[in-house]
Amino acid sequence: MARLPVYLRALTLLIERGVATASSEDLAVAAGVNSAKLRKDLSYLGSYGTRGVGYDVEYLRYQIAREIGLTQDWPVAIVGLGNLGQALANYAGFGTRGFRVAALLDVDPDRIGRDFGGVVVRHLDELADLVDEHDISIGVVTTPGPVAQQVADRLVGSGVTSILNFAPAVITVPSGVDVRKVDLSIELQILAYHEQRKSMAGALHPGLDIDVVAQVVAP
Amino acid sequence: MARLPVYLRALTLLIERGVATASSEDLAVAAGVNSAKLRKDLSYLGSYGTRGVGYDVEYLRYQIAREIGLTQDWPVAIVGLGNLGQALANYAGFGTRGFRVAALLDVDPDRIGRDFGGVVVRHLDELADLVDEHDISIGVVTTPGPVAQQVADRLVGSGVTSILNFAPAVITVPSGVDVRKVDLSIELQILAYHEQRKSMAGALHPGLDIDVVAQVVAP
DNA sequence: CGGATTTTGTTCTCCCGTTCACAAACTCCT
DNA sequence: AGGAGTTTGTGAACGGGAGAACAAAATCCG
Repeated sequence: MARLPVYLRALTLLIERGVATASSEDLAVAAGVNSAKLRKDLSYLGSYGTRGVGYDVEYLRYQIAREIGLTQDWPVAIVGLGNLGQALANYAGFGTRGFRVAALLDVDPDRIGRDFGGVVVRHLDELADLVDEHDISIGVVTTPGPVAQQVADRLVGSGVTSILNFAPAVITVPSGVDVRKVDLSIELQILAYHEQRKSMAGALHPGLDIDVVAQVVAP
Repeated sequence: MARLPVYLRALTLLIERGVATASSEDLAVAAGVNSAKLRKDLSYLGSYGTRGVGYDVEYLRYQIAREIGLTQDWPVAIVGLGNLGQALANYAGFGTRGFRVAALLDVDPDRIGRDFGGVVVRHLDELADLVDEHDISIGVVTTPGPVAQQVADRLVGSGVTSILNFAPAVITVPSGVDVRKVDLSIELQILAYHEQRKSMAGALHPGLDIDVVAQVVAP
C-alpha cells in the first residue's frame, strides 16, 4: 500500500513526542486520513492493535518499517547532477529514512569528479560497474526530459529494477521494473487549474461573490 | 482532471516533432494512458476531435492550456531556500510552463539578500507585502518539516490559496485552500516496498528462481 | 465480579473511475 | 457517388477502493 510510508512518518512523529500508545483515530489525524481506512490498512499487516487500548506506537512503527523493507539500507544511484540532482545529493534526510546515496552519475565533464556529501560524481559509462559494486537496485533520474528515456534504459540494462523519475518525460520500462514519477510542473498546473476555477466562481455570479465565497469557505 | 497536464505535455512533444494531427491512440501512447480514458477525458472539454481523422494537435493543446488556465502566467512564491528551494529557484523550466518565480522567502540571515535567477531572497516577514504586490496565489513550501505548518499558516494568512508542499509533514489548511504534497522519501519507500517483494518472490521458491523470474519479466 | 466504555477488526454497501464495445461521423478510393 | 476503412464520442458493464456500521475483545470502575 502506498499509504504505509505516511503512517510510518506519523508514527515517528508521535514517538518523538513521547507518545507510547495511540488509537486509530489519533493516528488517522496525524497521517491525514480516515480512521476506518487506516484500520483496514493495518489489518492487512496483521493484528497489531489491542481493542479498547489502541496501538503500541513503537511496535507498530517497527512492523511497518519491516513491511516496507526499511530494516535494511537501500543504496541509491542518482543520474543527472543539475540543480535538482545536486539538491538531492546533498539532502541529509536521505540517510535517516533508510536510503543511502551510493553513486552519482553524469556525462558533463564539469560535473564529473565533484564531491557531494562524500560521494564523487562519475561518468555515466561507469554505471553498470557501480550498480554491481554497491548492489544498487533503485535509481533516481534527475536529467533533462529528452535524455530521460535513454538513461532509464541504461539503468535497467545495468540491473536497476526501480526508478524514481523527476524528469518531465514519460519513460517506458520492461515489466518487472517499477517507475514512479514526480513532476513539479504537473503539480503546479493542477493547482493553477483549481486557482482558475476559484476566480471564475466569483465572476460567474457578479454581485454575489461574498455570499458564495462565504458558503464555500465556511459551510 | 489531474491528467490534463500530462496530455498537455504529450501534445507539446508531438508539436515539437512536427506532428499536425494525432489519433486518441497516438496521444494515449505519448501520455502513457488508455485511449478510451483519454477520449472520455477530452470529451469533457468539448468535441475537439474529428471522427475518422483524430485531433488537431495545436488546437487541442491550446484548448487544454486554456482549460488549465495557462493562458496567463502564474506568479509563485517559494518559501525555504535550502537545497531544494535553491534548485527550484534556479529551475529554468519554470517559466516555459506558465509559471514565474515572483518571490523568495527565508528566515536565515545568510540567505536573505542572495539572488537566484534574478530574484532576491527576502525575509519571511515581508511575505504578505510581496503576495499583495505581485498578486501571488500559489506558494511552494521547501522548508524543514517541523516549520512547514506555520509557514503554511502564514501563506494562507497572506492570501495564498494554493500550496505545493515539499516538506516531509502533513499540513492542514482551511477549506478553500488547495494543498498538493510531493515527498521524496515516501516515493522511495514505495519503491523499496516493491523491491523487497521482488527479492522475496525468489526466496519463497528456492530452486525455481530462474523460471519464475523469467515468467514475470517476459510474459 | 460484572456492567459500562473504549477501540479494534471486519462486513457490507455505495460510489466513482476505468474499460469495453459500438453507433455515428468523417475520409479516402474506386 | 458509394462503399470500405478509421476514429471519435458515449452508453453500459465491471472492478475496486472508501466510508459507515457493527460485533468482538479488552480495560476500567464500582
